[in-house]
Amino acid sequence: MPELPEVEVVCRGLAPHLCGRVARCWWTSGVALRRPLPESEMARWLTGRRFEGVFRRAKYVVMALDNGAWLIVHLGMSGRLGLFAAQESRRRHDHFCLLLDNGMELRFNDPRRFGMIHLAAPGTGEAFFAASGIEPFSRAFTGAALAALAARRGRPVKNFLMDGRMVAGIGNIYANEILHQAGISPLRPARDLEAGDWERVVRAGREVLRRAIAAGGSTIADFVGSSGEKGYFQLQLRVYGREGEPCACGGTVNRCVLAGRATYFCPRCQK
DNA sequence: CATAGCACCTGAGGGC
DNA sequence: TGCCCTCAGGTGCTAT
Repeated sequence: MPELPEVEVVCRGLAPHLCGRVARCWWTSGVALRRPLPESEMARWLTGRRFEGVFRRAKYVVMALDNGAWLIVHLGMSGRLGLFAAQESRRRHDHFCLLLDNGMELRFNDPRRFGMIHLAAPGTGEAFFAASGIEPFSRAFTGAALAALAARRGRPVKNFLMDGRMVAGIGNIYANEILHQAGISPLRPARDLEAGDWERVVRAGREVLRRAIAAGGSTIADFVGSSGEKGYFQLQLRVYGREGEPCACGGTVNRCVLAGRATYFCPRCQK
């Protein structure tokens, strides 16, 4: 479910309420997520520590503690992270609830259980992201950098953009939207794009992601921010989910499958 | 090494 | 109403 904009929205919603709070005890459903809950690391580095910052890295929510440890959460396809009054009853699919010093609980809810929770010991948080790709809002996200990464890769440019080891945070919705905005066919082999194409990918990438964040993310089925609020960027999607509908250029949105994922594009304005 | 395929889960929605 | 099928915003493992 959540790509870069949705995770960013969750982080921004969480930050003002979580920063300054102290972590007390936690509860877990006992049901396995993608990976087992790092209980011993949490007992050692989380209990009694104060949250100092919340930020996004790739598609992860990172919550930094005052001892330098990071509580790192991936929302998978269906994960939600939010703050609730501790006395409010827990809901179906709540898997991790962390009591805070103000009577609130940080709760992770995830029906499909593709999400995961990691606890990086002090000083090891950066290493956790060592293999992560270029952040779209970093200065390293340039046409030249993308061209260099794509040099020997013949797979479709859409698959390239969605590979987290190449570029961080771009998933299926935004890969489709970015390539449409850039006027580039998702089917083109990554290595065949020219310098100008990559420049357009960079510009379109930042633009689309920035607008999606501003709109609160995309709520196609069930995404909600940290306070349960929906996003509205789905109303601005130009191709995703619009098979057969007219493109602004006068063409028609086509659908195909790439790497097992639904791919939408306009053959008229995406070359 | 690069990449395609599949597995991991639940829930929603459509067709019958 | 219910059954069965397909599909969904991600990622990581396995096999070519």
